[in-house]
Amino acid sequence: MTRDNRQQVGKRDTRRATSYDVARLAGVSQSAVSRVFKTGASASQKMRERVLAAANEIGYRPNAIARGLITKRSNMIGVVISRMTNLYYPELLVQLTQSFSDRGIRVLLFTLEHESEIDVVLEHTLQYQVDGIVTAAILDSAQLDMLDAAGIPVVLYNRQAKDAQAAAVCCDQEEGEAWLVSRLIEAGHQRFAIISGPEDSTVSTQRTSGALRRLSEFGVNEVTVVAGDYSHESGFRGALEIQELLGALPDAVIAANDAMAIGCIDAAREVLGAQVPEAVSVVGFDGIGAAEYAAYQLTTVRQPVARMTHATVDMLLQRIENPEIGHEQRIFQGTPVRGRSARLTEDGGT
Amino acid sequence: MTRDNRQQVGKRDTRRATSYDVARLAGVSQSAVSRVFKTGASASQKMRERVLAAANEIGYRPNAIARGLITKRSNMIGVVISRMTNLYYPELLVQLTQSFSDRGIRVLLFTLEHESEIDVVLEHTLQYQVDGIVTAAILDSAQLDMLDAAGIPVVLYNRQAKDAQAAAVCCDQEEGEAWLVSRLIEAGHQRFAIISGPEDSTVSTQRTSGALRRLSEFGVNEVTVVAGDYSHESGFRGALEIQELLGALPDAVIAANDAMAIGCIDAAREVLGAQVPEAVSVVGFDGIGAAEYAAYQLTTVRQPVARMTHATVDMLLQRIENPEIGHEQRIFQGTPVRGRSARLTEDGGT
DNA sequence: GTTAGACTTGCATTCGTTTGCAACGAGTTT
DNA sequence: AAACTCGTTGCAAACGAATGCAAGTCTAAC
Repeated sequence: MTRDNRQQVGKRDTRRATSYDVARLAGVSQSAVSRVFKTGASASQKMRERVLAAANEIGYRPNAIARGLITKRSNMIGVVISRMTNLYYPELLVQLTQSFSDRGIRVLLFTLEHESEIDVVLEHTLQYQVDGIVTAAILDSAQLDMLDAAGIPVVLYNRQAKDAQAAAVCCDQEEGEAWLVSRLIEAGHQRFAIISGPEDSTVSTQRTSGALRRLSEFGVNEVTVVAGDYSHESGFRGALEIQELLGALPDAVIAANDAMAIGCIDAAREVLGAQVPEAVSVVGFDGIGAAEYAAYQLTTVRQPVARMTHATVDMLLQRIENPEIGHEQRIFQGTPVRGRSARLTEDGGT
Repeated sequence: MTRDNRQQVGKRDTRRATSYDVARLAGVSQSAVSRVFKTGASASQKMRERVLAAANEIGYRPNAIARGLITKRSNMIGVVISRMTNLYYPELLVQLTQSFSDRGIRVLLFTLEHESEIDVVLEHTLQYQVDGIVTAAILDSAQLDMLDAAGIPVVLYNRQAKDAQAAAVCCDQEEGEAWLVSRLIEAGHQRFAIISGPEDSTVSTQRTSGALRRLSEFGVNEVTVVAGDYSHESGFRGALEIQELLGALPDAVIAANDAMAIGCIDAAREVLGAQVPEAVSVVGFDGIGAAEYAAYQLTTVRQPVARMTHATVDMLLQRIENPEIGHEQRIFQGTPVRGRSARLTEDGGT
C-alpha cells in the first residue's frame, strides 16, 4: 500500500478521499457513508453526525462519476448549439444552464461550427452517458433513431425533425412572420425583400415561407429573397445584395433574425445612405438584447425564451423519468414588438 | 438473466451494450475489446476487424464514465462563467468549448448569477471529477487552496486571485486604458467620467484604476466615477447618472466595457440629446461584436480572445499533465481600435 | 418477560472499464 | 533443434459508490 502511494507521488500527490476512507475514520461501514450522503436514505442522527464530521475532516466529496456508473444516471444532459454567432443562442444557453442547474443537473456543452459535425458530437454525448439531450441543431431521422435505440431522450429546440417525430419546443415562426407582414402591409408597404437564414435551417425555412405565404395572401408575389447565415455580417451583405439586385431598396426588408436585421440597418444607413425606417422598414425576429439598443429599436417578434426554456427542461426531465412517454410539440407564440425600425400604423392591433 | 431483463422493461427497454457483449459476440476477451478501442494499444489487425464488426453490429460505445472511474481522468473540464449579460462571455465560451473539443476534452458549463454562488459550483465541479477548471469568476485564496488540495488545476481567465498566486491568462487592462486615456487627452479632452464595473470585479478595478492613474499622470484628478454592472442597461443608467451629478456631460466617458459604452451612447443620444462623439466621446473595452455595429463603431481595446483562449487551454492541459508545474501569468496586450465613438487626433501613434 | 415491529447497520455484489501480469505462439538466431 | 525474442491475448484485480438482503438494535405492547 505504502509502496503504491510512493509510485503515485509523481502523478498526483494526494489521492482523493473515498467513502471507505470516511468509513474507516468514522468507524462505520462504507455503505453507511453512502447512505448519509444520499438524501432520503435511512441513517440515524448519530451516524449522520459522525460521518459528516469525518467526511469534513478529510475533505470527502462523493464521486459523481462512480455514482453514475452504478445508478445509470449521470445527471448530466448534453446541450448542442450551432452557430453561436447568432446572438440568440447565448441568451438561451444561460437560461438553460441555470434552469437545469436548479434541478440538480449539469450541462455538458457542445458547440457546432458546421451542422455536419453533429454526428461526432452525438457520439460524444452518448459516450459520456448523458441522461438526455437538448439540441438547437437539426437531427435527421437516422440520428433520432440512433438516440432512441440508445434510450436517450431528446428535445429539439426550435427545430422540426425531418421526416420524423420528436419532442420539440418551438416558437411559432410562421405566426410571428404573419404578424410582421400584416403590420407592414397595413402601413402601406408594397415592395418587399427577405434576408433568409441558411438553407439547412428549418427555422429560417419556416420564417421565410411564413412571410412569403402571408405576403401572397395580400397579393404580393414578387419578393426578392437573399440568403444569409444569421450573422450580423451576413445581414449587412444581404442589404447590399438586395440593393444590387433591385437597383434600389424595397419598402421593407424582412430579416430572418435580429442580428441580420441590425446588419441590414447598418448597411442601409452607412453604405446606402438610406434612413431607417423612413426610407426602408426593417424587421427581424427573436427579440435579442441588441434589438433594444436605441440605435435600432427593432420591430420584431420576441421569443418567450424563459417559458420555452422551462418547457424544454420539463419535457426532457419528464422523458428521462419515463422514457415511454410519447412525442409532444409545444409551440409558443412570440411577443410582437412594435419598435421603431419599421413604419407601422398607430394602433395596429396585436 | 431473462427475468432480470423483464424487470427492467419499465425503466429502459434496451440495456446499453457493453464491452462484454461485444467480446462474446466476437468470441474474444473483454480486455481485447478494450484494447481495440484504446488508440495505441497492441491488437492485431484480425482482432481489430472482428471486434469493430461486432461492436458495430450491436451499437457498442465505450462508456466514458466507467473509463473515467478507472483512469482517474474524466476528460471533462469545468468552465465557470459569471454575468453572461456581458456580451464578451458568449464569444469566449464558444472559442473555449471549440478549443477544448479539438483536444478531445468536454466542457461542463456552470453559469453564475451572483459570484457568491461560486462555492456551490466548485463543489459540483469537484464531484464530477473534472480534470481542471477555467474560471471567469473570482476565487479567493481559500477556494484556491481547496482546489489545490483536491489536486485540480485552475486557470483564471482575466482574473487575479486575491492575496494568492494562481495560473492566469489576462488581458493587460491597465495598458489598454492607458492607451485610451492618452488618445483622449491628446485630442484635448479635459473633463472625464468613468462608468466602472461591479466592485467585486478585479477586471473593473484594474481598468478603472488604470484609467485614473493615467489621467492623473496628465494632471486630471477630478473624475466622476459611477458604478455599473457590465450590462448595457447599466451603461445607459450610468450616463444619466453622470449627467445628473455633473449637471452636464463631460468631454469623455470611459466605460469599463463595451456593453456599457454602447448603453452610454444610447442614453446620450436618445435621452440627453448629445451627439457622439461630437458632444461627448465614449470609449469601451473588450472589442465585442456589437462594438463594430455601424451605429456605434466603438473606440475600444479589443482583447485577443483567440490567443487568450489558446493560452488558457494550453496552460490548463499542461497543468493537468504535470500538476507540479508552478504558477504562471500570461498577460496579453489588447488591440487598440480607433473607432468613431471618440474624437481622436488623426495620427495618434499605436 | 416475551415478542412483534420499525429502524439501523453491515456484508457482499454490481456497474463497465483499464491494465499489470503471465501465457502463448510465431519467427529469428545460434 | 534449442533458445530467445517480441507482439498478442486472456485473466483477474482494481476504480468508488449504490443497494438488496439479512442481522442487529431498540422500543412498545402484550
